[in-house]
Amino acid sequence: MKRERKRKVTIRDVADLVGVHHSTVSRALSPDKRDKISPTVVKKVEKAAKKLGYYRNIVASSLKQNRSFAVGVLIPDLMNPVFPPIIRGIQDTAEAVGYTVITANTDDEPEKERDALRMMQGRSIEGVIMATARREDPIVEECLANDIPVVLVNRTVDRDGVNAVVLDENYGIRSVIDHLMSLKHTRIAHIAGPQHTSTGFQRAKAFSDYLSIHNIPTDLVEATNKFTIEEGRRAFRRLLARDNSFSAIVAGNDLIALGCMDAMRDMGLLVPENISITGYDDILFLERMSPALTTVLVPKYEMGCQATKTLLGIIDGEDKAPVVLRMQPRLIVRNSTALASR
Amino acid sequence: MKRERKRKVTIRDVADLVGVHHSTVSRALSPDKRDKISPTVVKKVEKAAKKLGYYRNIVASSLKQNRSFAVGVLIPDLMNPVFPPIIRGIQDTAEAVGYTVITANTDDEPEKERDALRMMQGRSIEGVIMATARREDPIVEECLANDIPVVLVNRTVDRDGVNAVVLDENYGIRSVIDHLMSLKHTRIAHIAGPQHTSTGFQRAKAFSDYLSIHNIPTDLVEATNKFTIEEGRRAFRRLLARDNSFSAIVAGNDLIALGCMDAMRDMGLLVPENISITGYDDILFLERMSPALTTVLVPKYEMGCQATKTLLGIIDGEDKAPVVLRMQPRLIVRNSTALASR
DNA sequence: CTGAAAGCGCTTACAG
DNA sequence: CTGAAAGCGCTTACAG
Repeated sequence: MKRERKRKVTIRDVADLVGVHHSTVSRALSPDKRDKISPTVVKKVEKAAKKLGYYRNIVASSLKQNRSFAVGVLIPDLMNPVFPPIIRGIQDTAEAVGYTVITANTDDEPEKERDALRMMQGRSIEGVIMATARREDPIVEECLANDIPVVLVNRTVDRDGVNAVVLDENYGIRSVIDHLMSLKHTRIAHIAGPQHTSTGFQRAKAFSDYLSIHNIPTDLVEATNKFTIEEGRRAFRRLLARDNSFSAIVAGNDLIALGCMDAMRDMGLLVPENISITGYDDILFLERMSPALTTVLVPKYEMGCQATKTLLGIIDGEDKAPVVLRMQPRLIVRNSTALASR
Repeated sequence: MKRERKRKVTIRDVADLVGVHHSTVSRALSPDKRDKISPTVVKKVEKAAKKLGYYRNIVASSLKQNRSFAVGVLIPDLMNPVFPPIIRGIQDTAEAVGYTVITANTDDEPEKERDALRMMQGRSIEGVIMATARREDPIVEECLANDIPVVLVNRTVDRDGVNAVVLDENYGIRSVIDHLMSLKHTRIAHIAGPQHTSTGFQRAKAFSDYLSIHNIPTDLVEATNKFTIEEGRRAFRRLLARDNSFSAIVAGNDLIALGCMDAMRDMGLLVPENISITGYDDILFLERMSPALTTVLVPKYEMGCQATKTLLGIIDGEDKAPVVLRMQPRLIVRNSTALASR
């Protein structure tokens, strides 16, 4: 037995009360059609609508207009602290112009990603913001093929022609390395993020490139499969099993750095006394940890805002060439980095 | 100039391809109507649907069925680390049965809350989960009056008759006080959360009640306006200006505790050497902070799951009496608490 | 400025 | 088991 829902008040109820045709009500209540209706009627309609507690049925409106005023957001996992600020930026920007956002967690599983996209398509979302892109991503291709406006955030794809709001990874990695070199580190290792993501890959590339410029060997790179604490811990172990001559580690992101630090603690290694380490992202609470992690601040909230602005621009038909916005990161020095001891 | 969207494939396209009426396609594609259609036709329809890349237009389907397979979630702020796990619990549970969740941040402003609810009603959500309840909450009343299924999570209202998934606050506070008393603390202060929230109020009440039982004075209570670090910091200052005889603080939640610790650090007070302190919630990364905060674990993810199950139950018409589920918290001792020194 | 009509893509009694 | 029709609540060309 289904619950009996109260019948909702419709445009017709309002029309009856005022004594006009319901199409007139529709127009009177639409901001950009209102001016075709006499002010008197508009006023009466508004009064009646308020009196009856009318609010537009967006579902019906969407069906007719073939637009939904909704956008979708694909992220790996809300519980990963990088994402809440990004999403909040997206929500604030979208809601300000009357759009609703629907988020889905994909756990970085292509299958879930595809399902989520289907669901969103079924809800007629007008566009998608993806924080889940792989460097070669069939889901992104699918959006493109189906003409669904898409903008990538944080991560991007290898191929051109896709809107994205990303970071200047070269700048981020260079500022980290400059910092470590200023502390006299010469054997620097990199625990990279997954190489199928642009962030994992580009940071690793920037790392090698920049060390090469300074004639520092770049053999100390170990990649993870995921941007997680656990993966960071494991990768550190692999690295150490291979070589123990390094005095500093550049981690692919903060979680990986935390994992490395856990492994070091277990092995009795001190940060920064024995080894300096840096993170990337600047997730919350880093400044309260011991030691507080030196990292690269990624403007997460702002990236969410920018991605949304870009998406809404596309939806509104500004079809200029695909935009890639490259945001500026900023080094934040805390106390997980210190003068090289060896 | 609006973008031209690709025409989507509809039930009619599928019907034409198979050579049946579109109502047959509708039935063949509906899990609980499928059995009224001959297996052969079902098979053909499925094949055609797959071939054309058909997916059901949930918007149209919702309009006709007057249900949307969507639920709304109201939270104060996604960036507050308590909420992501709750939401993830909600999303996982809802998505498992084909429901979509729409979240909105209210920043604890009644106006935003009301707007968000309107928006959700416009989208015909079938129910709402609210993490924003005040003890007397007009928005909750509005849902009830409008017959919108609602379940509260974490916080609840004073009046009876509302579904809620909350915590056994008495148990939580008592386990904290027992712990402090076992460490010989006798002058214990409480920095309470906002008293217009059930969590702020009930924890404060449990605090006073339990101390009274043990004949410990309960004069050291200071309430905040918000569950934030900044408010915690300020309240600690007020407390200290009034009295400095306490050796332990029970904070209304983790953020407030962190604020207190910030204030103490600024004043050169050591935790736990000078003052022991406890939090509440067990937000992420507490174990990595210095000192690691002793706290009460609130099963956030599970509360999200339970709230959703309850809501879906109501939606499906199990209209038994309103349920209030009281989850069990668990004390987690870390090193912000130690033997009383004075 | 306003009305009447058609239709968005589905679902579902009602027939047969 | 299947079809034909009506209708969910809107919006919008088309008339006037």
